[in-house]
Amino acid sequence: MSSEDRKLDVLRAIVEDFVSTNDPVGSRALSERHNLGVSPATIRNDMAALEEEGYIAQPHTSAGRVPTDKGYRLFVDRLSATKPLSGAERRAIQSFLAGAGDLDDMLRRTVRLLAQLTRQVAVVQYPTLTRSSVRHLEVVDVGPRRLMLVLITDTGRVEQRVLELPLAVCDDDVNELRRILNTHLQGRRLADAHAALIDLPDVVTPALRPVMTTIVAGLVEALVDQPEERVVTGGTANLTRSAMDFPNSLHPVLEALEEQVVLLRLIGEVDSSTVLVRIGGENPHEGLHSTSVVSVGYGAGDTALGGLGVVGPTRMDYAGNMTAVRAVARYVGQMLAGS
Amino acid sequence: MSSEDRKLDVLRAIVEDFVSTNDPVGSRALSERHNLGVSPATIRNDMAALEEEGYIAQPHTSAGRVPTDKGYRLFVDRLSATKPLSGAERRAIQSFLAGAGDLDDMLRRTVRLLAQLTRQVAVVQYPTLTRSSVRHLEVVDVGPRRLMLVLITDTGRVEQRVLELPLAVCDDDVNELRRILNTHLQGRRLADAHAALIDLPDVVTPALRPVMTTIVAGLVEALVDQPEERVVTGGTANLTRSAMDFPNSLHPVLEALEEQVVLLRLIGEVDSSTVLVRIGGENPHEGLHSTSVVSVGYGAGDTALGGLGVVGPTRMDYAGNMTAVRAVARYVGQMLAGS
DNA sequence: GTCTGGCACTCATGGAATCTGAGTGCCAAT
DNA sequence: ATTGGCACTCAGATTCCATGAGTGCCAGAC
Repeated sequence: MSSEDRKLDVLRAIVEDFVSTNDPVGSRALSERHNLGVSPATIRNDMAALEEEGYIAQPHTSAGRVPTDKGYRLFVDRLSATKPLSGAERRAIQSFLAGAGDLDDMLRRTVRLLAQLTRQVAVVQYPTLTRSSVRHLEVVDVGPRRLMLVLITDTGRVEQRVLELPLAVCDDDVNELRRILNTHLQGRRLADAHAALIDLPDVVTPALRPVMTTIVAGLVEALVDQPEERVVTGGTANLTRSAMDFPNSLHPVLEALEEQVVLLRLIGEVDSSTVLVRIGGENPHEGLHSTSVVSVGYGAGDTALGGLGVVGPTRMDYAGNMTAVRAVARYVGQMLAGS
Repeated sequence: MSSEDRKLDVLRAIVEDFVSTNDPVGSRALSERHNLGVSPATIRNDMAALEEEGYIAQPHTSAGRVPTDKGYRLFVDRLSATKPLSGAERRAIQSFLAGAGDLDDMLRRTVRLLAQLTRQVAVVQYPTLTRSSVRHLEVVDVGPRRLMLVLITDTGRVEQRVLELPLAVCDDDVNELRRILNTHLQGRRLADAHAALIDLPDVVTPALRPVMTTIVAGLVEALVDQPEERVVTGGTANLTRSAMDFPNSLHPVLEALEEQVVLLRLIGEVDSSTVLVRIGGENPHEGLHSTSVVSVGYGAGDTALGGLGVVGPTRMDYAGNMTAVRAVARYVGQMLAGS
């Protein structure tokens, strides 16, 4: 084993010890708990080098070392072994998700499960509209010159939108609108719906044209221009467990977790194959600079329908969280495919 | 002014000072900041009496007094003046809620608004199903022997449920089912739906009878037996502002706030006329024993459709929060009535 | 060249001792 | 019933000190 390799072993040991004890780790403790085969003095030299290179740091002169963001990054990229799920965890996942009814229910369960498995804050995104397709589009008359459109996607999402109409419509009109919308949109992917939508005003009777134009405008806005993304979070209480890891109090973290936009940027930009880890300062949002985010896309097949992940202190069990997140995502994908 | 009256004045002053400064308040400070017209020594006598009666307490021997739950209770019941909304607040409410689209959007805005106005955690319940009526019931074929029922209520709520059918149905069947369900249920209050539902299997053709039976069973379960209640929360980050008020850390509070069931018991059992205040130990849930909850029902007219409120430390601005909660509930009621 | 034991140095942490002042309760006087 | 005076209490801040974990560096061993 070259001395370079041992340096990395030392870094790995530091990360593991620090994650589990939350105490800065010194050379002596290191040589005792891991059999690296060298004396503390040698470890000290390695540590000096690691510090020089920016992988670890000392809170103060007479303290042990603590991994830096950069250190965690190296750990995650090259040092952490993938941790297999325990049988209990595997069973927990299945029994948790098996009983799910509709999509809402399933995602609620998912977020709970993920929070429980990782003991972190869990975040789950609803299947994104743009990559879903139309299963049914319902038109309901709701009061004078108002229609409610209810979109049901193949992933089970149900989205509503109320439109103000330029003129009143009767029941027959509503039925006609529903029929036309469904014939032209059913099965279509929402990303491609635009093309189909713009032609619709022309296929209805002239009397209905203004109404259809309004509907099309509403749909285009809701589905294409600014498709509504949804996220659910859970397990916020887990943050207090690691309160000591957030020097500036939980405030900025909790604030960030309330912003849908922030959450979407965290877990929405992932593909379904690889787990993405963002460590400390790598996070786009200021308030999350003392947290790490582990996320992955889920989906039935190759394209990611949405993302899910966990948010916790940088001092987290990366290996464990990565496998948990990956496993849950796979199950969610299966559930969606099977429905 | 009788000495009894003055004692209450002293209590009021203690509560007000403690709420605004978070320091135990002593006799000297009291006589300086409020002109009670008596000397500190006299105030001390009153304080001794108040403590004797359990309205205030001393954190330790040489400290000032702090209101007890019982003290806050008396304050809320008899001493707090109703605080009028400021113009800015009034405007904030209107502009916040005016732009709301559908129900989801409106309640999201409401919770945000309430959290912002009170700087506490806000909780808003969706209009309860049992007191809403059916606007439309949609039946959608979703894969082999599965139907999705989508209920739209007069309050704008959209609820879905997927049912497994005993046998396959064709499009015509689905249309027929939809027609029958709507003719019999539209406009009906969900609380009364049971009676109408049980007759339905008899009015369809024998072939469809088993399917209709399944649907009816599903609807009864979903709407009558265990009608799904929903709540939204917001402003959790506000808890950190008053972290010092929660000696046992925020953990139990955050946990309680994640439990829908707990939240429902907090804000769901209210009528729409009077604001309900639960102080400290009065709360049903253990984890909320160091918090107070201010809640009220909202509704279009006399019956409460749901509840909303705020959760914060017992050391809160009761008067302000009560008016804010009341005002927001009134606006929400108006919005619902006007849609 | 690499590793190791030895040693002086640093400094956070925790405990003991001390000081200060806010606040109280009680009492005698008004 | 109210008030001023006074002795008493005690949390919190301040200081001082001892402890020990941990480091960096160096000279010698492998």
